[in-house]
Amino acid sequence: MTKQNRNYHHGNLAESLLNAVDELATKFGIEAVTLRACAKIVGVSPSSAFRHYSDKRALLTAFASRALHQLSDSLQIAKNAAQQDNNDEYLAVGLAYVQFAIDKPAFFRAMWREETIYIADESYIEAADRLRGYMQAGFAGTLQDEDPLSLNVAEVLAWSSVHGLAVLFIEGALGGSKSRKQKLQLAEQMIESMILERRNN
Amino acid sequence: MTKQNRNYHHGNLAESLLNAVDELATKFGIEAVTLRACAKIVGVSPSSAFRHYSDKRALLTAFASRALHQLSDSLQIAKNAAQQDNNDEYLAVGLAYVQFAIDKPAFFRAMWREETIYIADESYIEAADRLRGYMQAGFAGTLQDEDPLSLNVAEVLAWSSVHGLAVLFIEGALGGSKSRKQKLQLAEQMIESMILERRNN
DNA sequence: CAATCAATGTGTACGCTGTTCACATACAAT
DNA sequence: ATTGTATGTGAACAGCGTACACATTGATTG
Repeated sequence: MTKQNRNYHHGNLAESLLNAVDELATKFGIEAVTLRACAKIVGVSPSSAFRHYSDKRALLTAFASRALHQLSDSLQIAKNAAQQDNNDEYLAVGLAYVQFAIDKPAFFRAMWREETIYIADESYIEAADRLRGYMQAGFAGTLQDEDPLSLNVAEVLAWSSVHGLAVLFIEGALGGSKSRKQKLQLAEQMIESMILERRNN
Repeated sequence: MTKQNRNYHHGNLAESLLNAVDELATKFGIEAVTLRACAKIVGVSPSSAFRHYSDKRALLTAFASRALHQLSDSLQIAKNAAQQDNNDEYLAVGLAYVQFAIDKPAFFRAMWREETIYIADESYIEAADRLRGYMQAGFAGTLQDEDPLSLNVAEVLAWSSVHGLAVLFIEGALGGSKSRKQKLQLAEQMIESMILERRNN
């Protein structure tokens, strides 16, 4: 946005590169993201990226953190809406999770790739912890946890099932012939069958 | 194995290349698999790979199919053992699923990657269908399906949760501090909580 | 205001990658 | 023996991530 055309010294390269990753990932998928292509989009030489990221991997890590926060934001919004409308929070959060994966598969893939990012990176861990929080916050009020960020069995089942469904959808293992709407309906049914269990037990 | 040292004409290049992928993926992860490195392992020129696979992507697709069959084999074995010992079949199959992912993460990652393989490939589809079959076969006897290969809600929940847990484990999102044993225990608890639900409803 | 310094971007170069294509070799069929 | 087809080779290409010496700038200091 605030583009400073002073030839040298871009002024906001670090974030602009992330935007470039965003653009390429959205258009062509995460695998197609290239340092040189990002630099070209930003209008800067390829080597300049190394002033802000030690590695391509570091750039992808930063992008993963950003994507994690975007997902967390979506979950937060869904949760708030559910509270206002007096709907089940976990259904809302779980659905938002699957929806994010379906609508932004490249982003979703970018978040979890032990082999291509630095999972020990501080801000990545922070972003992942925030998401973890939301995935159990959906259960807030029904389950109390001794240690926040340590998930109990019901929470593990909740997160795993929603995450697994998202992955199976976007990698084509499940629902290949289904429309977006049908996929979300299936997700809803699956989540509701879990909520039912929670109420019955 | 049956190595024919006639300099030219390797005799079994297609499969030998798959073995090379296997070796590299096991040692260094799927992302480190390189056509040239595979060729070097097999002792053949890089370009010869193209006589058997149109693409690197085609090679990875073949490898993914192979990995799917390996997983299916593991599930089959676990299921048979459970039948003999009169244990719950789904627990056994689900546990074997997670165990495979933990023990062979690179293989597990290789199976499901829409962006790097040809998911429309015939033998890949066949291998994926076989796996799909096993993931619902665990429920055989408790649930009857009209259309084989079309999963009902309970089956979707079953597969999704097990798959999701496997992914969250190997990508470091869950159980980062847990040992292999502890992870499998958590998997067992999660699966059992589902089985409980199935019995109660 | 001038001089200095750290931060940031450039250009060139390196080895590695996937892929192509003319060519070489071997096996199978005639 | 000859021919044809399948299979492996070698050289070449563009594109990749990355390193490094260098250029340019904005901020800091005297």
